[in-house]
Amino acid sequence: MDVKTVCLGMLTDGEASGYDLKKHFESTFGHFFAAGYGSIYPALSSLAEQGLVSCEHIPQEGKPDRKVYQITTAGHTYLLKALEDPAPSHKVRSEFLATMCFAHLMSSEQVELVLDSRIEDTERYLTMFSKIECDGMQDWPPGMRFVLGFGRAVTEAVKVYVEDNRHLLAEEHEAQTAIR
Amino acid sequence: MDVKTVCLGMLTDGEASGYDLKKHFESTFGHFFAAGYGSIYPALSSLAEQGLVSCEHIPQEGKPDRKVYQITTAGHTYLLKALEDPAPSHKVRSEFLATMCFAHLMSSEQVELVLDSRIEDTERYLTMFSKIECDGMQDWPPGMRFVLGFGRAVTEAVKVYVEDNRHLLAEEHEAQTAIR
DNA sequence: TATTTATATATCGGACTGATAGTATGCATC
DNA sequence: GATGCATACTATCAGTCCGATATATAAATA
Repeated sequence: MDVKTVCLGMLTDGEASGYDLKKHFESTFGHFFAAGYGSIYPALSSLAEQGLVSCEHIPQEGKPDRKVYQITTAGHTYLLKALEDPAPSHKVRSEFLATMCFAHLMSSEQVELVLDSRIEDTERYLTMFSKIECDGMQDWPPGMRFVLGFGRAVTEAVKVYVEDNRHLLAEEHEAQTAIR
Repeated sequence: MDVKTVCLGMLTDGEASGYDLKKHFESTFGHFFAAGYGSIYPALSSLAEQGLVSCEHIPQEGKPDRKVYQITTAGHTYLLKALEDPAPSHKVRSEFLATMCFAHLMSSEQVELVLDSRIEDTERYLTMFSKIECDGMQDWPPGMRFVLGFGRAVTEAVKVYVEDNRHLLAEEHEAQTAIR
C-alpha cells in the first residue's frame, strides 16, 4: 500500500487531477498518510504507464493543461488485490518523542516549548476533525467515518497524555552539567 | 532530527556499535522511530566523516571487526543544536487506515481480518511496554519514561477505539456490487 | 499597487525502507 | 551427523518517498 495505491483508491470516487488529489490528501488523508506533489505526480505517471488509470488532457488558458485521471477496469482489479493485505502497517515517526528522550540534555524552557507546540498541533487537528464532521460526512462510506473517529480518538489521547504528564519533564535541567 | 541525530543521542549513553544501536532501536525506539541497518550504518559512517563520532576497530575472530563508536565534543555540540527545534514533527503513516477508507470495496471477512491483526499488534506492543517497565526503568532519564508512557497511552487508545467501533465496518460488503 | 492565495504542472537531491548478502559460532531439532 | 535456526557483525542497493523549488497566470486581499 503505497502512494500509488492510495491515489488509485481515491479515483474510485471519481476522476481527478494531481492537484485535486493533493487537496484530498491535505484535507482528509493528511493525518495518517501524507503525500506531496513529489509523490503524487510520479505515482500518476506510473499508474498511467501501467494502464491502471487513463488520462485526459484538458487545455486551459493561462494555466497548464489539466490532466484528469480516471481509474480503469485493470486499475480496479489491481486495487482490490492491493487491499487484500491482511496485516497492513501502522507506523509512527516522531521527532517529537525522539527529542523528549533527550530532554535531560535540554533546558526546561526548551522542553516546555516543544510540549506546547505538540499540544497546539493536536488542537489544530481536533478543530480540523470537528470541521470535517460539520461539513457533512453523512454521504461518506463507513470506512471514512471510522478513520476520522480513529484520528480524533488518538489525537485526543495524545493531548490528554501530554497535558497530564508534562510535569515528569519539568524538573531536572542538566543541560549545563551534561557537557562536562 | 534524522536517524543520524538519534544515533548520536543514543551514543550519549555510552559507546556502541551499529549492531548495538540496531538492538536499541528495536527495543525502545522502535515504536516511534524505526531504523534498520540500511539507515544506521550509513548514518554512522557519515557521523564519523563529520567528526561527530570517533570509531575504534576491535578485531574479532570468526566475526567481522566490531566498530565501536563514541560521541565527540563536536558531536555533543551538534546534538544540542539539533535538539533546539521548537516544533519537532510527529507523523503517522498508516496503511491500516488507508485500507479502512476503502472498506466498502472489501468483503466483510477481509475487513475483520485486518481489524484483528491491528488489535493483535496493539496487544504485542502493550506486552512489550509492560516488559520494559518490569525490566527496571528506574535508572532511565525522565524523558524515556515519558516516551514509554506516551506509547502505552496511545496504543491503548487505538485498541479501545478499534474494539468499540469495528461494528461500523461490519455491515455493508459491496465488494461484488462495486465492480459493476 | 503590492502581496498573497489559488490553480496547475513538474523535477530533483537527499533520506529512508526493506531485502539481501556474507561469514562464523553455537544450539537444538530431526 | 546434518540441517536449520538464532546470535553476532558487517554492509550495500534498488525502489520509494519527502521537502523544497521552479514556472506561469489570475483573482482576491491588503
